[in-house]
Formats: sequence, structure tokens, C-alpha cells
Amino acid sequence: MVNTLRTIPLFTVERLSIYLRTFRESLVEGMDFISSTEIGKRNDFTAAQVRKDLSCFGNFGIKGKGYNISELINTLETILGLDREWKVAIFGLGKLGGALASYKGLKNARFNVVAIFDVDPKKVDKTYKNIPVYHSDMLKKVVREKKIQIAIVAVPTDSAKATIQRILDAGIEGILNFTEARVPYPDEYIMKNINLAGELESISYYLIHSDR
Amino acid sequence: MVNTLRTIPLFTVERLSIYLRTFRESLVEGMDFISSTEIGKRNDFTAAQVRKDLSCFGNFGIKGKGYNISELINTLETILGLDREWKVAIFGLGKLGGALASYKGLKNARFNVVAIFDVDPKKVDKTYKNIPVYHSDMLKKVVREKKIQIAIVAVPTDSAKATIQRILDAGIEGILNFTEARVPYPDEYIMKNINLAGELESISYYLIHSDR
DNA sequence: GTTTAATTGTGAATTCTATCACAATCTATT
DNA sequence: AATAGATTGTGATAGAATTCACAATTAAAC
Ligand SMILES: NC(=O)c1ccc[n+]([C@@H]2O[C@H](COP(=O)([O-])OP(=O)(O)OC[C@H]3O[C@@H](n4cnc5c(N)ncnc54)[C@H](O)[C@@H]3O)[C@@H](O)[C@H]2O)c1
Ligand SMILES: NC(=O)c1ccc[n+]([C@@H]2O[C@H](COP(=O)([O-])OP(=O)(O)OC[C@H]3O[C@@H](n4cnc5c(N)ncnc54)[C@H](O)[C@@H]3O)[C@@H](O)[C@H]2O)c1
Repeated sequence: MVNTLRTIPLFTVERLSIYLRTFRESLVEGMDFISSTEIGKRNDFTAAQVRKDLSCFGNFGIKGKGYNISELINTLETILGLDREWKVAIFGLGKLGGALASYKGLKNARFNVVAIFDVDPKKVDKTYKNIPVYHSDMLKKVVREKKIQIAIVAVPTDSAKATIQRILDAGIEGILNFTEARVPYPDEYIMKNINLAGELESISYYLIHSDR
Repeated sequence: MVNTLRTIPLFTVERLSIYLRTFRESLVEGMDFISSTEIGKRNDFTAAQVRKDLSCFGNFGIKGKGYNISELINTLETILGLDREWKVAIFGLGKLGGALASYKGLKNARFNVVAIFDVDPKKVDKTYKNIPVYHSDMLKKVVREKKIQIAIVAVPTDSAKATIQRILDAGIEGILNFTEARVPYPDEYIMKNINLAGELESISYYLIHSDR
């Protein structure tokens, strides 16, 4: 029985990308089918977890054999929305924004960076790696014209809250935030935070609080 | 009653960094005390969540008044292990590794990058932003000499698995992995993965699967 | 064709997290 | 020093996510 989309556990969605990567990797290795046990082994998940996750979307497995790899790649790409091209804008062309803008992995994964926003007069109204760089004041206009759907935020943390507010106002519904700022937002939007300091601090915590 | 460290929920630890940041921010704003309600409002958590998290480590609040901000900053820094300096190595001096190596936020947060590893002859045996760059073959020796405790991995995904294996072998117990590779590891170690593609794919999923 | 081995899909049980709701207690005011 | 208002800390409750465990099914071997 296929689950309705509302009831998919949040964490299942996060793991879907990992399964997709595992399927792609095993395809390259020349495999045709892969079992939930093997998928789990490669990612430190239990086999039951893998099966339950995948079964949310359909009965893809063949008992006694496993999952058809190329079929599942297509299926997961469709589920994740990778069957279309997403228009992405990067905010802040600094060290991190520059690295992200020149990152091939994004485009290969159907996330196409079509605009960069900054406020530095030395950077705006030029191109960077063939991507036009606009002044942030142009935000609404450019978003409308280019139909930008996803924003990646890499401005200094100080200006992050205001920048994110303006992104929400401009109607961009998906935000990936690399700054330490944490901004509450309406339910209709989706924002994910990648917090380097936070990750390192968790690591620090665990290194201390375990006898080794 | 103070919880023993074993029983701290995983998710509480992740939120600790966020609370710390909120305390610091409110200190800058000139506040002395802050309530669980206000902490929650700034981060989209319930007040009860905030109180329960903090109460894992002690009774820090004053009823009717809230939490003493500068006291809690010290307390959280100690809990998270930010009362000491951590020695960090970056693996892969490419676009991302370069951005990370020059990121001031790390050092300010007590994470001190003392070595960079790469394999490119054009990059090794020089310094980058005053940080020595070593060939990866020197890993064990340098780790021993510099007492490196945390590794940040930013090598190409293809070489990630082997690199992480060697980092584990060298006895570095904390790893922050920016590549898409996912590597199982022994319990005594702690590894966190930051997966850009995965985050964007979740965003893509949610943009599709919700009627807006 | 029959048997053996492998593997799925999934209810039930378990474990882990978050929220509720309120007594207890402190602050601030008069 | 009495009162009103705010806020904590936490046991009880509800909710989510994970794991267990096994019947059902298919593949592969003989
Ligand atoms: N550098 C890293 O490795 C790294 C890692 C993790 C997180 N971060 C976070 O990413 C953010 C950027 O870091 P960075 O090192 O690239 O900083 P940076 O100073 O190199 O770059 C910031 C860029 O943002 C631009 N900018 C400033 N205000 C702006 C605004 N209102 N709108 C648009 N652009 C604006 C600046 O002109 C500059 O080009 C910071 O919040 C930082 O905490 C950085
Ligand atoms: N560039 C980004 O914005 C970005 C964002 C998220 C994740 N990532 C991931 O980070 C990793 C690095 O990306 P990048 O864009 O910086 O790549 P890059 O090609 O610019 O840099 C990779 C560096 O690693 C070095 N290297 C190669 N093999 C090595 C080894 N075995 N040991 C040590 N160093 C080695 C190379 O010489 C090079 O300097 C990739 O896995 C990528 O998927 C990159």
C-alpha cells in the first residue's frame, strides 16, 4: 500500500537522497539489483529502516532478489523532483558563495544557479563563472524575470536576517541558509539551515562526553 | 535534578549551539535575562522545549525572571567543550577547503585549523593563510605531532572514502564530512555529514509535495 | 518441479522526542 | 509585607521514528 504524501516521515525524506546516491554508486559498480541489507550496510542504517522508507512510496522490491537499481534511480529522482531543472540564486559572493557558485555538483544535480546577489559595488553588474551578479536591490525584479525558486544564503551573519526576510518577501519558497542566523518563517515556505559552528560544537560535545 | 550525560537526547545537543548563539545575541542587545518563551520565539521552538533542554544540565533559570544570559553563555560553552582550543585539520585545499581554511568564524569559535592536507604537488609544502599545507602521506606523522583532534573533509567525493578511512586509522576521533560519501565507522568515533545535494533535494521534495 | 535460501513488506512493539499543564517560586509593585 | 504577575521545572501524556519479527513471495539450485 502506498502512503499518502502528507504522512511521509520527515526523516525518510532526508534519507531518500542517500538511497539515491547508493543506487547510483552500485550502478557504476555494475550491479543490477541491491538488497535492503546492502543499502543499509553502506550507510549505517538497518535493513528494516531502508525497506520501510522505500515502501512509503510503493512496492519496488522483488522478494528474494532486492531492488532494481536503475528503476529505483528513476523513481527516486521523480519523487525528489530531480526530473526538472530548479532555478537557484546565491546570496553573497564571498569565499563561500564563490565556492558554491563554481561548484559543478549543483548543476549536475539539476540545481542551476542563474543569479548571484551581492551589495559590493566591485562585484555587482559583472559575471562570475558566467553567472550574472546583481545588486540585492534588484532582487524582486530578477526573481520575477528568472523565476527563481530556491535561494542559497551566504551573506555575513549580520545581514542574514534582513536578507532572508527580503527573500521571503520576494516569494522564493525554498531557502538553504549557510549563516548562523536562525529566522522563523511561515509554514508555506521551506528553509534548511547548514550550521558549520553547530556541527563542530556537537562534535566537540561528544568528544568530551564519552569515555574513550 | 541534573541528568547524567548518557541520557541527554541527541537532539538536545544539536539545539545547544542554537541556544548559545541566542544568548550571545541577546547579550549584545543589552539584555541581562531572557525567558524560555523569548528564546523559543527567536528560533521557532516551544518554550517547554527550551526549558526541558536546559534542565538536562542543571537548574539555571530564575522563576518569574528567566535565564541569566552571561551565566548561561559560560555554562553552555563549558558543556559544549568551547572552554578549550580544538586542533583541526582540513583535507582538500580546493574551492570549499580554501573557503573553510580562511573562515574567521572557526578560530573565533575555538576551532583552530593547524594543518591542511592535499595531494596536489602545486599546493603541498607551502602555506595557505599561514596554515601549513602537507601531503596526505604525512597524515599520521602530522596528526601525532600536532595533536589534531578534528578533521574536516573537503576532498573530491571519489577519494572521500579512502581519505576518511585513513583519518580514522590515524586516530582522529571527530570528523566533519562535506562530501557526499557516507562511510560507516566505529562507535568510538563521531562523524557528522553536511550534504549540500541532500539538503537541496529535500527542499525540492517539499516544494513539489505541498499544495501552495 | 521441488526444495532451499534469500529477501521483501508490514503490523506490533519499542524507543526516542516533544508538548501539555500546573504546582512551585521568584520578581516587582504598591 | 501582602498581592499580582511572570516564569521555571517537571511528571504525565501524546506523538514520531525505529526496530522487531515473521508470513508471504520470489529466485536459484538441484
Ligand atoms: N567561509 C566559510 O567557509 C563559511 C563556512 C560556513 C558558513 N559560512 C557563513 O557563510 C556566510 C558568508 O561567509 P563568507 O566567508 O563567504 O563571507 P565573506 O565576507 O567572504 O562574503 C560575504 C559576501 O556577502 C556580501 N554581502 C554583504 N552583505 C550583503 C547583503 N545584504 N546582500 C548580499 N550580499 C551581501 C559581501 O559583499 C561579500 O561578498 C557567513 O554567514 C558565514 O558565517 C562561511
Ligand atoms: N565547492 C563547493 O561549494 C562544495 C559544496 C558542498 C560540498 N562540496 C564537496 O566538497 C568536496 C570538495 O569540493 P571542491 O569544490 O572544493 O573541490 P575541488 O576540486 O575544488 O578541490 C578538491 C581538492 O582536494 C584535493 N585532493 C584530491 N584528492 C585528495 C586526497 N586524496 N587527499 C587530499 N586532498 C585531495 C585536490 O587536489 C583539490 O585541491 C567535494 O566532495 C564536493 O562534493 C563542495
